[in-house]
Amino acid sequence: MNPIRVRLAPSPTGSLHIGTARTGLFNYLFAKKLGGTFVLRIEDTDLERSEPAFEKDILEHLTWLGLSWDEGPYRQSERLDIYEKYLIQLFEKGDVYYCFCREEELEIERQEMMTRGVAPKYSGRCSHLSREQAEQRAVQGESSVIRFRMPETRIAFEDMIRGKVEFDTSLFGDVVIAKNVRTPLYNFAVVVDDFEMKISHVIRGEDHISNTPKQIALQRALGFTTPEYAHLPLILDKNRAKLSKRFNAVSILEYKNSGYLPEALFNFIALLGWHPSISDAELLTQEELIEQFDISRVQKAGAIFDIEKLNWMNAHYVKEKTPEELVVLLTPFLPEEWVRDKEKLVAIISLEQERMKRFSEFSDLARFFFDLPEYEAQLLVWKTMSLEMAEDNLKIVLGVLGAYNEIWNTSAVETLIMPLTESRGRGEMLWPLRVALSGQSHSPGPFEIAGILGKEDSIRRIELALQKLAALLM
RNA sequence: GGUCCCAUCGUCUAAUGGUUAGGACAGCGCGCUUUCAAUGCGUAAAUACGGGUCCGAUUCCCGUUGGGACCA
Repeated sequence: MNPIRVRLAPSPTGSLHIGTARTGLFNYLFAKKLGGTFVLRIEDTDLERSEPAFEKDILEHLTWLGLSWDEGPYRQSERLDIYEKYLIQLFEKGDVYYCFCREEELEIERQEMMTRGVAPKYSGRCSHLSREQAEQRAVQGESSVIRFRMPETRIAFEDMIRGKVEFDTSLFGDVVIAKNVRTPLYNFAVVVDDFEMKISHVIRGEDHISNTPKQIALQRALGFTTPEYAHLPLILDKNRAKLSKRFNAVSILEYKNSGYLPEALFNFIALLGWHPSISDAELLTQEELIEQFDISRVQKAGAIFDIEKLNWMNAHYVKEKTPEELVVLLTPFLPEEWVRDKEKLVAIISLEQERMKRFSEFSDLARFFFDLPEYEAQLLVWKTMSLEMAEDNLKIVLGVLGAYNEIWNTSAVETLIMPLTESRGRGEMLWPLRVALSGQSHSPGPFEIAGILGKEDSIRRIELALQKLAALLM
């Protein structure tokens, strides 16, 4: 049996797309599960749109996600001799020819065929030109492309996910496979590369399914073997359309920048269109996913990308981190001055850890520790209690805390305050204190906040609250 | 317009001829609780439609409808 070799073949025309990442993920799981080799190939023959910066981005984010490749990256732009060699072969066999038809003429034909209700395809007008004649015109600089004589037949293949898929290739017409001998186009370059790289299984997005019969026809003309195919369902947006840049976050970079963890993205994307057979568990490590992966269980229908579920999953992985790990991960998201007092930051993180779904939310959650927000005095009042009572309770708290001179921490504050709640009521005591310390209607508990703020800052905030109340009571 | 693909709760999915159609996210309710969060418990929610085949269809076949992709 041939060794298992799969590949991911992104074009460096943008930051790593979530769909590309998922295709990569399934290739990766497939290879790891079966002991195969995962090849990375950069399809950069489109010089107009390809940029080295995007290639760098793609490599970087594949690595960030944990999708390590075993071979490559190969670059199509560095393999032009190889394509040329096979193209010449095709010329010699008479399977390709130069076409000099102009874009405008082709467009008119297309329109005409469509109004007739026929599948638009090339008429084959240039296919009868003699090779010598055509080559001469091409050499003289007349603009041309290279077309492949598509056999008129039916081509079927067995898709690992969908089963038998069949196309009538006579509907395709003679497709353009290269702009010239040094500029191969997608379908041709892929066929050559997959063969040269001994790819055994082509796992790619469903959007390529109609390219497959064209590629098989090309493989036959070149005497290549045909690999196994699996066409993955697409990732859809809320409107069930292919995820588009205009309305959605589509690059892994954007998810990274909003503070998603790679393990959460990995887990989430793996389950988008696939489900293990052995249990309903959904929180799975990379090792478990590899262990349980089975490509024949991949869903046929497209899957909507549900950010809410990703949020839940990310929150789970955030909770699993230690505060020390989170300091490192959060640092890029924080103002510089917050990072100075690491001990304080660790304490804040361990408090806010369970409240954040993404790292980008953390600074809003934690800001009040550094800057007390503006708030209305009325916020200090719990439910129906009176202003006076809120004032009284805060004065008592202030007295107790002010007189305390031992070691200041969360449990010390709790020990001091909790007894007071028995006679004066929990809500009545704790709500005003918590608001005084946080300046917010929602926050962690008052003891935890006071523990982190320290005595001096806590006292100052309580005094400020009392001033607000006094102003209101006057 | 042509070709191809697809169709289970709002969403991701399980169940490949026999289940009260299961789980998860989101929603809602309750508990814990000063608030938020976390957490526990509970609740609502689906086999697109119509024909077959079969003792029996979510499951197999055909059609309809709907969605999507590709070619331009």
